[in-house]
Amino acid sequence: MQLRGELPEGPLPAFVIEPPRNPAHGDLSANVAMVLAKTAKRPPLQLAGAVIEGFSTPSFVQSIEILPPGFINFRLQAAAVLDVLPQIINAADDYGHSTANAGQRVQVEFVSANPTGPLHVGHGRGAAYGSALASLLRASGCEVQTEYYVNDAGRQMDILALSVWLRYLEVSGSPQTLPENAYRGEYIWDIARALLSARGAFFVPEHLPVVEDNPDAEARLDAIIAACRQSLGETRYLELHGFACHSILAGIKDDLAAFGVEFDHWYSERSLFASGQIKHSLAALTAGGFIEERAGAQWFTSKRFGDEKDRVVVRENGIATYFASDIAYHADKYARGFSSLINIWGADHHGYIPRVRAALGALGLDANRLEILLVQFAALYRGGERVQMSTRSGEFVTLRELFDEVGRDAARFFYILRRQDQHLDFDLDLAKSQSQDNPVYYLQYAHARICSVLRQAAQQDGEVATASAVDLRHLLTEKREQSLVMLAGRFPEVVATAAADREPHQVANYLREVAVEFHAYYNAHKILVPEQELRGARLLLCQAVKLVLANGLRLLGISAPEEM
RNA sequence: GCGCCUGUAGCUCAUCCGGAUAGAGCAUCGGCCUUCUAAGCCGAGGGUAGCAGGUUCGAGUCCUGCCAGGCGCGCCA
Repeated sequence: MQLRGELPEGPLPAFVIEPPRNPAHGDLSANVAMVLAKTAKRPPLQLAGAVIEGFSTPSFVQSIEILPPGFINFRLQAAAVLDVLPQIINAADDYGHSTANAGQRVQVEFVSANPTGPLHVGHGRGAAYGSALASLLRASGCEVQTEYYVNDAGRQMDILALSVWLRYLEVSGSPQTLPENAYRGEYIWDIARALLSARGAFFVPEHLPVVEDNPDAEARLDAIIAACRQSLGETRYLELHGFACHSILAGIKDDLAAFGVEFDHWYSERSLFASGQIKHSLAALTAGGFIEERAGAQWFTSKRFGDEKDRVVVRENGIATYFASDIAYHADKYARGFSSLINIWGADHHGYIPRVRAALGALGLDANRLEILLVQFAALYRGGERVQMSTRSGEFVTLRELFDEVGRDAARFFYILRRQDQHLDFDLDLAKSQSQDNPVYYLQYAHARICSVLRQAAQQDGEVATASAVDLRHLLTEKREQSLVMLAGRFPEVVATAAADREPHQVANYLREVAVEFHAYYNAHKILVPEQELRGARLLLCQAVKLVLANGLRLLGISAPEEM
């Protein structure tokens, strides 16, 4: 519809109501954009009579002003808006939480890196993003389980076992040449030494393997692995494999815990083999006529489900591919009864999506219940040059190195402040040298400042006025106060929207806005004024802002210090 | 070549999924601590939102083409 300087006759159609884009523009006026209901994704906000139900609390229109070419400014009656303050304070730690998604059981799978080396800064983004998203979903009323899928099977793990073994032989006094394409990181030495001190010479074989040279480095590596298995025997090899895997995994768990990322569940790929689930899934696909044998290998005919091409599930040598594991893994997820599944993958896995969805379709599972979110790569720069990160070569910067250097809060905020589907340039030198300028301190400082004021008020007054003890309507009349109230009142909506959009960065940006408004207010007006009523009202405002900051930061996995 | 993600201030990024004069931080310059934490505030400069069309009352946002970058296209994981 169009608006040409005057309101249309009759009842108004649906509007989208927006808080002031720039709070400085005008107290409690808000924008009404003339948009048809179908264009609004959020529940259409109705302008019914003079009552607007667009904000977290119903507000009353005080006056309406038509502004061509399609805007209306209207003033909201302050009293209704100011009701938000007691609501915030009474809700306390639950402010921002809702029960909108009650009954929803959501699983969020993220990080899920191969246990072939420590987590590096690239994984940090997925870790920070995934854990923040899980928190947001919980705040939105979902029952959330977080899961780490451990790729502890397959060739990469064999290469890891071999790498550890060769280093182990070296520290046992039998120097070996580590192939160029084996894992070369320093941490391999640590595991080798740990293995030596734990099991002595148990893994020194009777005869060292001899491997023919092969121009294909990867084929040669496979030959060395085969020789390693043979000279050790399967029992010893499996123990070696397990030791290497558990060492790496323990480090990953430690790093994640130190980064404030907790997983409810760790799911082993190897367990899929042990339980026969891979065979079972493949049998189901075969029974459905979705498996074809070509040149000795078994192919899943994913092309008929829209994938680019068919995919191998069992190789000519009889070994199941990673994809076969993934089919069984997803079938198991579905069987566990979640109402929706969220996978957070690195962007390099995007080509993988169609085949996974194809497999779900073939198994008769509803692919719409699976949501795959891609986290774009974080390109790392050091000394102005791009650092190529490779776990095999050992050239990478670990996640732990990052947060040991710049701090956990700063590192998490750095990751979360950006949209996850946006490329991210990570300048390590800048991150370190400017760690004092990290925007997270700006938020935390606002929180600490409020705490300081509240402490002094408690010292002087004994107790802070309760929500109902003061008449906010006549006391909080400053523009900045009303802007703050408006902002604080938006918190539940921001949390809900960020969760629905799967965009935790919206919360980070919102909190920054809150901090901006608070710092400006703090500098412009004294809070602990002599007038008792005004002082009480302003303290209530401070309490509310403090709650918003603390709750928001907690959702993002960032601490809210009481003093700095 | 095909597919996915992008292109916004010198740099790093927002812009609440189509609305008002596109905003922050860093960097540069100028102010503000005898008064609640100066890790802060106030102000200045800095923009053809890659380019060109299209849809719309209205486009950084949606569509098309071109240009540029990242990633992916294996009987690897």
